[in-house]
Amino acid sequence: MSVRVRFAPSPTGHLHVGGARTAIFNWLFARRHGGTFIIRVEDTDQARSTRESETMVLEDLRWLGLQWDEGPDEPGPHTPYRQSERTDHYGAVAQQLLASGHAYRCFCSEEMLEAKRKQAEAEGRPPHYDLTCFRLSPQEISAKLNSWAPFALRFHVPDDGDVTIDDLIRGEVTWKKESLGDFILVRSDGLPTYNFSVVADDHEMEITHVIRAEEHLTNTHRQVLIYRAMGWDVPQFAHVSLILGPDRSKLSKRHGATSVSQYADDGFLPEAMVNYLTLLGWSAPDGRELFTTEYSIGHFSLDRVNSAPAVFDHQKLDWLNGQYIHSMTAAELLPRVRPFFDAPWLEEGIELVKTSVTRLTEFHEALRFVREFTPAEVDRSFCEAIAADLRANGAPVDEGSYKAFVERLKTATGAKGKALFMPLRLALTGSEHGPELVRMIPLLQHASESDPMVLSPLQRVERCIG
RNA sequence: GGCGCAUUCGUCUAGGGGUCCAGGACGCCGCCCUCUCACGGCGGUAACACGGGUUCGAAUCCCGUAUGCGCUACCA
Repeated sequence: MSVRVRFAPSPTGHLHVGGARTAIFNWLFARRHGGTFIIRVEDTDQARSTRESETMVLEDLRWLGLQWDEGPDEPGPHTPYRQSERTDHYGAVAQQLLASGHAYRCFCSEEMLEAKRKQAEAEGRPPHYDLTCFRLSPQEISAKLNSWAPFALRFHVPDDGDVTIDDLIRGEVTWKKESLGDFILVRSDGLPTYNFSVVADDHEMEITHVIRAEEHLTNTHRQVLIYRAMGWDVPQFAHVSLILGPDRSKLSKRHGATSVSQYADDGFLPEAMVNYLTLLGWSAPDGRELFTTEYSIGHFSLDRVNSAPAVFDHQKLDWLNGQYIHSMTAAELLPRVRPFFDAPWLEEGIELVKTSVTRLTEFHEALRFVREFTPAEVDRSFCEAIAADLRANGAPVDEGSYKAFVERLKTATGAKGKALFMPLRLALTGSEHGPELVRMIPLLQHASESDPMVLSPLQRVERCIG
């Protein structure tokens, strides 16, 4: 049987990095096994879900470079892929559960339930449903029905409700039926709850492996019970641990950026993001930490996914992003940098400073010296020597002419080493720090020819002289 | 409270009974390279939560304790 996995985001905002990692693991697993990767939007929470959020989540996934085979915008054999549009699919299942006695109508109001819960808790009992409506006689039920009393559909936990699963990441996990109370399948407004729709959809979409966040682990108990009641095969489960903030609590907004779009805005490359997120929980068999998606697709397996939660480490992300930027060519980087900063001489500029940058947003600052020049205090005669040479020979435009330029300057000023290069750097950039002069001076010359905002080396030296 | 999951350097992790006085990566510190800043190279710092078992032998298996997290909703 071929692998079919799904990522099931609820559209309540931008894609969270935790969700992104879950999506990546699903995607890697599907690609590794030549399977199908499905996006299914879980929007049954009417109060919080929006179509705008769905669009954003899909955009975020696309930015990361994940492609799905079936989804809300990618028709497949199980269209639609939006739960709010699948209500008729759930009706039949609900009917069957009701008819087979696995579920019953519950007429209790939310207020009543709340009161019962509070009382149970006060008396030290588990806050489970008290079975009032389970015990209703057929006469009582038809009476309620005839009076148009609203009802929800509730699942009855059977006597043999103990469940054991063999989780692909955590091994055997067992629950006793006592830990569960009868739970809602269909709300009184007719919409299914998550635990119900997820089972109906996963079954109908022929999902073979459910790879999702750990917070769903205990829900699996309920879901397996529904599979059993319907006589359906149970898929394999793999529960991925949570991503934590520096204080080891679940990563949230107060820890800083949590949505992938924010990382895009902050100048991270999607390749680095995917690499980092993959590394957060999974490790390559040969221990490498920098890898392409081709590599991780070729080597991904769930038994190398760590079951312990992981702290999101911004420093390592920075390092990784820097590694990607350093190893890319200026031509490759060019279109990536443009949204953040642009200039006619950008490609040469990127080449000059890329090793000092860790995020795309930093190119602007790293290249600021090209357009902004503040003369520094430099020995006047030294500056005049530079100016004289530039006037006589023109500014260096490549490594060869730069070297010749430096040789002449050495002769003219008698300075060498630091005593030569420091005043030169200062005269041309106004700063004692910056990229290597051999490529910087030619850039300054080239940039001044194409960009009116840029002063040429000669103009700079002249300003130093005053 | 109940149930479940987790616990190796500050962080991400390797490790699935002896080859581990625990390996790699980020960070940090030092050295080298070097006109500076970076990059890069080299070296260093630093961990098996605790307590009992099982075993000739445990980071690795079992049981407790502690801590963290999750679920316990007509949220997903």
